[in-house]
Amino acid sequence: MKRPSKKVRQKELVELIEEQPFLTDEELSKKFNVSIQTIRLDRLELGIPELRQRIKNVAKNNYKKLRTIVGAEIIGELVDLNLGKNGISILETTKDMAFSKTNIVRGHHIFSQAESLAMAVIDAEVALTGVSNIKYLSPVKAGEKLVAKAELVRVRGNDHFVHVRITVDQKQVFRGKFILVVIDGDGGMES
Amino acid sequence: MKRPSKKVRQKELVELIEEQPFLTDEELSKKFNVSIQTIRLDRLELGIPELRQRIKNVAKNNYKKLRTIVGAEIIGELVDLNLGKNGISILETTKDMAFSKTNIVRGHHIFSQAESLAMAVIDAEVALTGVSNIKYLSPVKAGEKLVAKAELVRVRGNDHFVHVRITVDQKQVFRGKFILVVIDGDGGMES
DNA sequence: TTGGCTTTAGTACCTGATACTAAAATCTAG
DNA sequence: CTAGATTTTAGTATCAGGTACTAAAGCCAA
Repeated sequence: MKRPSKKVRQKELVELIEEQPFLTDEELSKKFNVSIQTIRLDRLELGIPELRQRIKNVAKNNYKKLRTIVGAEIIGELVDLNLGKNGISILETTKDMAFSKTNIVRGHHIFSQAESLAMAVIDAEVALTGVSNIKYLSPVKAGEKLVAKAELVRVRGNDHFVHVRITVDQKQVFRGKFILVVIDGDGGMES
Repeated sequence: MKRPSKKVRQKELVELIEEQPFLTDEELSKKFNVSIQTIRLDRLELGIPELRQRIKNVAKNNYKKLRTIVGAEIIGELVDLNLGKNGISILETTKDMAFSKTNIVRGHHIFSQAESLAMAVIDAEVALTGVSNIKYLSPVKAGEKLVAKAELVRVRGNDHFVHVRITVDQKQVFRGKFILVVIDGDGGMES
């Protein structure tokens, strides 16, 4: 194997570690057919942390990401909220959320932002979506910032009617009408 | 600090590491006010791996989980598919997906299963949800197994009408009507 | 050939462990 | 109270996967 230049090797090193962060210096040195010291020097120059640190980063980032994706009270970031009236949330879309071919964000991410915001607006401990009528008006590309605005328009008993509009750069991409049902622990009215 | 019995300590050790998997033996020994060796013996008895292994586990598990949650083609497991006709997927719900107070699964997880299955049924490279009309008929508790059945009922140009029903133990908990729009790369009809 | 960049080599040291031996401390039953 | 068992502490050797540092080659080009 002929060895390519330092620049080429370092570029490939960055990419390789990006893809497979669990490789030791020793394994890397074999892949590039250079000594361990060379790999260490490269990492030093490129600011790539050691294996254990990389593993720790993967662990912590994904841990955090998982919390905010599956466990979060609300999908996106809540930037304004008037309980019982309206609310605004912002979601930064990423490549992960999109079809790799077209880079178009999967619909359920948009829905999730809308529904969770709608729930946040309701002035009650726990709400549950009963019905929703939604329309995606225009595809969203990964990287675009979704701004969701929710408004409580009507309350009938335990049913709460919430409208949500999502825009990207002022352009509307989604609208949804949700009927949220508040679950009464007591089984009756309060106050 | 008075030291409790071995059994109590070991029980608490298991719980602590479950909650905070990033603690070294040394930190653990301080928390329990025993020597490092005691912690090591405890870990050995309890089959708890060392810190680095634990970190690696967290990294790998969450990495995998993230892929299957945010990056997955389909939410849940596809168990049957007749392209252009119908399909079935199964989603095992977990506590993560639910409100901690009530243990009721957040609606968007159910929606995501339905929508992604609906898309899978369409016989096209990329589909995009245009409209959907959905209803949650009954709350789903964490741990319940959701069985989704999707059926393509009509095609009109690029619009595909898909109905999805989700059941738990034969009982219907969700129904949704989706209009999926197939994106034409060519901009025209094919064949 | 000389200077400069790149690569290799080697040593000392670090952390967070394992594996093992031995002794001290504590508890418990007779 | 005391012997025996259990539990805990202590210490040493070893390991992986590094850091930090020094020194020496190897190579390329003017």
